[in-house]
Amino acid sequence: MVQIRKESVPPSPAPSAAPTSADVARLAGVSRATVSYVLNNTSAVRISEATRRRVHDAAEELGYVPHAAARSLRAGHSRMVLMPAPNVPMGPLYSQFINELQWALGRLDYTVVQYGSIGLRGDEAARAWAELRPVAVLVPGGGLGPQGVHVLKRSGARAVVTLGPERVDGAHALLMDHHRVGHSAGAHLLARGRRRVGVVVPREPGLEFFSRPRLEGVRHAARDTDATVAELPLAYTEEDAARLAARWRSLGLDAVFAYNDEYAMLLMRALQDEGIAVPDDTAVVGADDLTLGRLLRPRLSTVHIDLPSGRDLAELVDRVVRDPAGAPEAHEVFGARIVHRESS
Amino acid sequence: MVQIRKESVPPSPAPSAAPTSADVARLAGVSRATVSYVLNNTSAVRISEATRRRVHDAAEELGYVPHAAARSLRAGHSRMVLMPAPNVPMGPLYSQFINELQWALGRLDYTVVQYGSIGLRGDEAARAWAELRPVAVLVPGGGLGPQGVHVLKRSGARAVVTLGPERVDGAHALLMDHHRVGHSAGAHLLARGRRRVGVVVPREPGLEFFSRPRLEGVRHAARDTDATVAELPLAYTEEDAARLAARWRSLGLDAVFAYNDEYAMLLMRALQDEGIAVPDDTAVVGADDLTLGRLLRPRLSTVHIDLPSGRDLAELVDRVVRDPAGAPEAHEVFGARIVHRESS
DNA sequence: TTGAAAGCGGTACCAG
DNA sequence: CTGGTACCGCTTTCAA
Repeated sequence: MVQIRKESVPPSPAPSAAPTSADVARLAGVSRATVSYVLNNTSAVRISEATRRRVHDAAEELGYVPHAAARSLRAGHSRMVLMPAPNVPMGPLYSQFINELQWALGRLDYTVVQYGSIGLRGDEAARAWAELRPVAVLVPGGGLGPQGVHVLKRSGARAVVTLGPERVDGAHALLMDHHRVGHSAGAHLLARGRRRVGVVVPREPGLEFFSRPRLEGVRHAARDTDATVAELPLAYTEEDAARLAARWRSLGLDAVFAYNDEYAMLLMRALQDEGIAVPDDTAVVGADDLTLGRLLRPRLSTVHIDLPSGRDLAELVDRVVRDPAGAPEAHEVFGARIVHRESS
Repeated sequence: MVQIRKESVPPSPAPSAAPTSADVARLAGVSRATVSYVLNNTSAVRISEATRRRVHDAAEELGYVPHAAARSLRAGHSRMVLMPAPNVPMGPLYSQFINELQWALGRLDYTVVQYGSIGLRGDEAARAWAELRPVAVLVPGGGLGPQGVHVLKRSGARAVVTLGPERVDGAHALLMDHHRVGHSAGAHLLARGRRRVGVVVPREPGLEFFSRPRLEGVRHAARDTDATVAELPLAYTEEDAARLAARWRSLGLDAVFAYNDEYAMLLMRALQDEGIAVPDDTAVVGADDLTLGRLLRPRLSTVHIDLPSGRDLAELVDRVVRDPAGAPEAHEVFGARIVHRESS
């Protein structure tokens, strides 16, 4: 069968669609291959300086932008690192961490993409992520199961790293030990003689993966002592805090671990407005060591979490991508320690 | 030329690469076309129930996940809405807005992707985004020029929407009138009899697009009055705030607009520690109307910004995507109004 | 030094 | 109702 191929009879240039490398080739009077060589600085092939210029000029003139999908389809891989976008407002601590990480991965020539998967949960989300064929997936918080990890690996992800409270089969896990966060706070309060400890649990959905283990950590610290631990649901609104403060005396608590610094601030203010002295009547401890904790009076005691630096995490990702079998399922645990100020 | 085509002699299945639709077809004993029809529920074609099941089962068994790049390459378009990921920690106000927007766009069947472009600026970034061939691009903050808009449109973006202080040629602009934010604060302070107004300008890079117009807004409010306006660079650290507070009396200011509520809190605390009374000696006004402002004593006066709701913005994007010529360069301006509490 | 062509994984037209 | 196949834009041998 004789067939007229596009290479032999190029069609006339499309009116105003996105210019392709073929358009550049036509304008420069060379072949598509040459265009590719020039624009990618392919070292395995030598192109005359004159041709290079013609190609560059043509690309410039047309405003040529390569098509990432076509490129990675052909290449069989991409340099995309995918992270699910958090579906719950994360504090400044986390935001800054993400920025650092993006910067560090950018330096290693990866492209970081935060994918908004809202409404999908667990393995549904994993399938959606897999469609993009990322070279690595970085999942903060819980919610990804071994199934999901499998789907991602099968679809070409060379590194799947979770950053959360629990390890997941098949993934590299960076354990943020929220249990330990709670434990540090609990142990601190007990050591200072408190015996009836409240633990704030945010009512906002999506935070359970952090708040549950924090609560359990406090419970664990109180085990085998005469101390008691009470769970205190609290929404992040002034009204709910005021409601809780209003019945505070009836609760008979002498200390509270407030989930994090923001909830701690909210609750501490409500307690003070209710005439409850901090720390004399009730000790308050937060977590995350935000700047705002130092701005309160009394200054807020908090649990400082040693997050991995963005650079370190970027290097881990890179290492795993380059040699996925290298250190399978290595997991590091990041520390948490109490920072004692004035509120406890 | 006689040629053995892949269709006639399928190779044996790859060992453990990602399964393709061809693999599914082989296992189900049908053609790739049929697989495509079944998995996409193509209505223009009727497939027997038996075949459907075979295809679905095969896909399930292999853990088949379609390849987004291949699909959109063929289709010539995608449903990806791209937003640059902020390279500076944004407050909870913005985070929540993003979440709402993602949710709303998700409901309209778009895929939202936050692209981490750090180190690239202006039109460089636009080129990087264009490589992904998004159907729409949503750019908060300034930094995108008409050049960039052109590149994006040329590469197939049907909607380019900016959300920032100034309008950009060729893009739909949602103007957040930071000038007006500053103006509200300034007018309020002057109305309350203040005459020497300081304006905090964050030292942190990346915030100029917001802080500049806010400063100008205050200046504008003071024009044609006997009031003076002083620019106060401030880093978001306790130390820098303390330094500024230490020389406060020498500045002779009786009011300050602190850029936003977080900087306001930082500065107010430093002033109080220095023995400067708020609002008696110095009035303080923030912006963004964060919850934390109500938790301070005195309660923080602030400028409330009326952000568009995520649903509204999603609908705008959708409308423009469906009819790019519909309402070219429409731009809405979102309001800002003072919320007077106790600090001013 | 440059060009022709194969093919990455899907989709959709056209035949049968 | 199902199969064959051209093609989206790009990279990369292989030949000339």
